[in-house]
Amino acid sequence: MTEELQDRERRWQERWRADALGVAKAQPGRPKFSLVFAYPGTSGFMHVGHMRGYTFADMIARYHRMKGEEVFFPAGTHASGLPSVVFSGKVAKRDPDTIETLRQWGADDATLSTLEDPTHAAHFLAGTYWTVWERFGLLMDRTADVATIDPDYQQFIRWQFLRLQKLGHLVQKPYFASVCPRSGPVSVDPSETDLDRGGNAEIVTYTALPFRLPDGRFLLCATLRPETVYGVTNLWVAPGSTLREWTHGGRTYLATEEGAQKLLDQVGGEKGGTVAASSLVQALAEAPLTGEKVPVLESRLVDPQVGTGVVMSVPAHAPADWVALQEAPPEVRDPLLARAKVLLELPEASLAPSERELFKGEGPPAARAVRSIGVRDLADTEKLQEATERVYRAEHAHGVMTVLGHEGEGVEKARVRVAATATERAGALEVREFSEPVICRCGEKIIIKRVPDQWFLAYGNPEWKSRVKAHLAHMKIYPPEYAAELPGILDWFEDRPAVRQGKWLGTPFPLDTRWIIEPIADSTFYPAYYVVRRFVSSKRLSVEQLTPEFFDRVFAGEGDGESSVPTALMDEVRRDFLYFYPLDLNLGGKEHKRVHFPPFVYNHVALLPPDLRPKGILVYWWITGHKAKLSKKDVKGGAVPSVDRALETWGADGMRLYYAIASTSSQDVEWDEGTCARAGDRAQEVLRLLQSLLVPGTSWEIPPLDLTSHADRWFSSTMAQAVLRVREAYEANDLRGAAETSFVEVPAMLRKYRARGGENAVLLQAAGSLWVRLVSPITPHLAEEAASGRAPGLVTGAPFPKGDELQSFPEAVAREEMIDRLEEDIASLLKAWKSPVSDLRVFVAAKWKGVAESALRSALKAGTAPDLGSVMKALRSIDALKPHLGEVPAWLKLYDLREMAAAAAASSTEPVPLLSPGEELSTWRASAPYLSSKFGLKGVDVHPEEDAGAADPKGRRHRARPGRPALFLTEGPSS
RNA sequence: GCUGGCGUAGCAAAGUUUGGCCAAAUGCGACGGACUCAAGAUCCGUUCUCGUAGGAGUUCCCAGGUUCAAAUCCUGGCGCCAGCACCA
Repeated sequence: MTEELQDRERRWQERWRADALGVAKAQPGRPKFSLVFAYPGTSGFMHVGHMRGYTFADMIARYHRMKGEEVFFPAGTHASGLPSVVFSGKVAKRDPDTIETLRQWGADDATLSTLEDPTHAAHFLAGTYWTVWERFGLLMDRTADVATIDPDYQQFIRWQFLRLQKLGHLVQKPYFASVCPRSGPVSVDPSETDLDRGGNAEIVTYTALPFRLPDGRFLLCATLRPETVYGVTNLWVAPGSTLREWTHGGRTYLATEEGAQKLLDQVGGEKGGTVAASSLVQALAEAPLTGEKVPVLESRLVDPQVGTGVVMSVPAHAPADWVALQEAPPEVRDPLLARAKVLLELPEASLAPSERELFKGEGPPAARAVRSIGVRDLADTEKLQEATERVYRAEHAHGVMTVLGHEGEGVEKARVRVAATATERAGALEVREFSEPVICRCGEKIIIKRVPDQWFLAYGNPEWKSRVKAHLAHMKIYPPEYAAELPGILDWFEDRPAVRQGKWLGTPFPLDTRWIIEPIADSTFYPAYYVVRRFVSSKRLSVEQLTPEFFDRVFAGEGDGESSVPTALMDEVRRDFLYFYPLDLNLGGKEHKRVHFPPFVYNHVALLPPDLRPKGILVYWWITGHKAKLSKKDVKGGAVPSVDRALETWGADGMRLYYAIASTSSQDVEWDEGTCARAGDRAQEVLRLLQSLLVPGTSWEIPPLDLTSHADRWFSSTMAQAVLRVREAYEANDLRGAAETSFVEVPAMLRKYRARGGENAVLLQAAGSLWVRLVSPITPHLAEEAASGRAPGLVTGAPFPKGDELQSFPEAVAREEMIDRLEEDIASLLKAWKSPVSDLRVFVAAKWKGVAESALRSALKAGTAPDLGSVMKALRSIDALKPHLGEVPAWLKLYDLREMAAAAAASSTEPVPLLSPGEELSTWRASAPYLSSKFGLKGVDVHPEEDAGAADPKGRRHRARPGRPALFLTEGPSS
């Protein structure tokens, strides 16, 4: 698209800013609407996918603004945590991609060097976000803009945590954190901002079982299946490996070097001397719980890195142990195999067919699986892996224990019980490990470390949780599927670490400043802070004045407040807060369903009384690349356009319409340039149409119109309905519905009106006045452009139509439906008719049929079952029908009585009002020219059924029903 | 694995909560036509199959079931997507 389009959009954006339309003012007595979107983290540059949710928020805000509400729509940026640190690191390394994009944003060398500082980088990125938002036409209150690393925001967070502590929502307990030995705590997640690889790793918990050696030391075996301790035949160590002593709680244990290190990190204790694993071979170790003595053997099966590097062998249930034993010499193997105990049953009925196949044959489960999968030896790792996983899964899901003391118990339950018993009686320990290696960006291997005094937000606290659940019932949550899902999410919600130690941005924890508040925890109650921030940015409050006492007074209405702030000012801030709160809507992407939204509600519930708690949440889904989340690579690779190119090509309005119309907000939409281009074209078409409707002097007030023609009355009615539908859609945050009605249906109605010969200039102008306001929330620039110079003031500030501006004429709607039905009938006939058709004769139902149909309807309504006998009886009793009783049975066959009865019972609304035969006749006569031109007929003539003079060789006229005339086609060359 | 979501015509997407006016809206694409020097612009029409009378047949992932009636409710299966913990 052209430069002109961009200039035009920019011009309107400047105009809105100049008029401060986005800046909210507390106006007691006037309804308000406060909304936020989950502020973006300052991690990089925005792409077209991000903008979907933000424009949704803007569309909703604009609708409410036009409804006459005082809209508070602030935004900030989330700079806490590692993203900005990583970003500035890329700048420091002069990462080519990053530098290139920064150059496009106009960064010179001097700016680049300042961006090596994470704080500067965060603010710089925030600036680019605002630029993009404004270029997309978002109308927000920038006077409230704040970054989470700003000193005033940090004052606010300090207060929040002191308050949470006072309310008893913070607890201290041990925690196992993922830590890089060099860089400090890191987050292990697939986005891998901190990591080189291993982002998908999960933490698995092993039970470490101590086996007593004759010398009093313990060999520590790590296992994921502690319940199989009852079937241990031997222990495995890696050939040639070295074991390290580790002492803890007065005992000396042996594990590999890596294993001992894990124990040190996670449990404590001390490391001691080394022992060659080979020196233990053939030693007998005493198993915990059972007291059985089992030999230590070497096998290449063991990886010294995994677990404790010592493995217990359960050949009956572990395919790897079974295979490993086969490799041992017969004199070692056979006695051990003889001791391999089967510990559980797999009831045939509970197994899936594939599992039955797996366990076919004889012998212990592990042996069967090895056989049916065809594992050759320990080197056959792929198949061995498969066998292990499948046995593990099947036994976990279906296994029933047969071991003494656990008979009949499910494996899942037995596992937990055995582990607990072993811990209690035999001193078993827990060892945590990643399911795959996790490597830090700095190259170090990430470890799991016990933090003994971690602070948590007590989200698992049942009392707090139940208050949150109770509040959810008062919220409007979109889409409803998420509302249904939320209670389940809360059930699963546990205490969350609230602070961390690391080199990232954030607020020092007020109770212990060695800690920094964790990034999710510092972004839960922030919508409240936007209110205060406006006073800070206008310099009416200083950072030093934002003391806990100040916030207690402003947010909780408690205490005298901060002594350095004038009471009147504090009252003003408090008044603003009470005006703009509660928050009406919080929008966020689907990734927030389990991350941001639950803590958001938790914190509001903790800090505010019921009437100030949030009223709504809207979750939106993403724009995706090829079935995957959009990434920077997609933008780089050209699979998705950059923000600049998108705006150049389709304009802000084109993009906004695309976002709204491409799919429901609660569904991912795969990026498709074609769809986007069509949205842009459609926007242009709507602009053209609007410009043709709106003439100078158009008013927002629609004067009463004198509408007499059918087309006018129909168009007026249908336009009024469209307004109502759009309103309803916006009220339900159904942006797609609103877009569809206002951008697809309304133009279609307009086309139809014009095709019907509609040309009432006053009506068209009124329709334009309404329509331009309907489209304004979605495509605001276009709306302004269309109304510019033709209507008073900005559309953005104009009142949103209510739906009562245009008069509705039910009979005109009914008549139009009647015509549509006739068109369908004619089309259907013509379709089946192969030879040329010249004329159409229309027979309007005889007068008595109208009487009869009314009677029929009421007869069906009164009785439930369509009983032909009683219907006839009712009809017979009507005087007007007496002369036609002979024709009644044939007429009655035209109706599907059963269907009519069901329809009448189901709908409370009156059936379409019947027109009198005279009215019907005139309707058809008036439509005749339209119909003949539409279907290319030479002539269309209309007769009453009673008109004996009209030729009707096939006797079609009897088919006529009120509102649905009989048709007779004449063969002949068409015109 | 656990939790949640989804599966509708060539494609996208309504409809499913509250079974029946559902051969299934709407948009795109395709095809035909009109207008044009020409169109990627606009307008009209067709787009599951059959039909010389306004209708019939077969469809809404698959297989069963409930019902007078199922895209819609129930059971089972298959397939796809997301989240799974400190990452906003």
